[in-house]
Amino acid sequence: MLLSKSCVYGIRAVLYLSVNDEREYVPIKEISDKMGISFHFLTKILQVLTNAGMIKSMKGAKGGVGLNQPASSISLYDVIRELDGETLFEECVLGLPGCADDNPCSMHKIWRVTKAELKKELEEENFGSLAQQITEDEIRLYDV
Amino acid sequence: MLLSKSCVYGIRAVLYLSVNDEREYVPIKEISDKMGISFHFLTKILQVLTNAGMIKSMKGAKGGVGLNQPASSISLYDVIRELDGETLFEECVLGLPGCADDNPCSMHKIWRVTKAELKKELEEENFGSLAQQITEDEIRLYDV
DNA sequence: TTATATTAAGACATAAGAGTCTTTTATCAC
DNA sequence: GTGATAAAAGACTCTTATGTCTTAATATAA
Ligand code: FES
Ligand code: FES
Repeated sequence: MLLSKSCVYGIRAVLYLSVNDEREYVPIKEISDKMGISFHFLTKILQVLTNAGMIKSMKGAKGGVGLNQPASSISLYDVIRELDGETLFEECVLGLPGCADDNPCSMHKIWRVTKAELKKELEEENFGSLAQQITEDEIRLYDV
Repeated sequence: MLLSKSCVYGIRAVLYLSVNDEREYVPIKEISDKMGISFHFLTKILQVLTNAGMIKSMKGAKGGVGLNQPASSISLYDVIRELDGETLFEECVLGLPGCADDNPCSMHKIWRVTKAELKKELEEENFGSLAQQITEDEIRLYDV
């Protein structure tokens, strides 16, 4: 697996919030219902993003969660870093200590290029652009 | 994590066998000791590769495991496919059902290119070449 | 102020991955 | 044949990821 389930759910939830950016707060229950994700599990995941300042939350009626920054300023990499950390992009893929061009393992040559490209694209792709593509039906957000 | 621990250990063990290709059988204990991997765990992993025909094994004194094909004919992708399957390269990275260019998710555009390149390189990199680089001290096999 | 809606927090449960241990089976050396 | 060596097989444990449930805290609305 490239990404953990938590991370995937987190990305999809932030996508949902980006698409619904005109609403200040969206109940987590609404997101979990539409996505078919466990409500309590998603709640815990979104708490991490709330603590990171990426999204904001409010309790009570009319409460929920919402983006705390412009969707266009949040990258896919931002969410991945919060939920899965950066080990995918920093540690040796064969589990050897340290990963550097002058201390390579058998997969280093392949993975160093791939991961650098992947990281760059994840950093450049923002949720504003993705939300627009979802709204315009160019990409999907749900299982349909 | 890109690869499971089983997969990483499997790759490293096949690397060891490739470097020691002149020996018909190498005891698993020797590999696990040198690599600092649990002997019984590695045994189970190598059984998968044995059943797949990639390596051969023999019980008893002078027994062990050894490559069942020329090292140059085994690719990194071969080992990954046996131990981790192909879900990394086939399934939607956001967990949506199906993954196709005409049915993309928000990460499809980024990941489809990355994964295709990665897969190609993993298929092209063979253990003969890697063993030679290890022998020539260009890449490392152990934690040192 | 009371009822309702909603997140926060944390205990608890389940499943899968990772790792250990024991017993069985096969091969070699003597 | 007997004893030593080593893989095969499978039961078992430990850890982590995933998922569920309950209670508390807080905000709104009537
Ligand atoms: S040293 Fe292994 S991935 Fe860089
Ligand atoms: S549809 Fe999600 S990765 Fe292709």
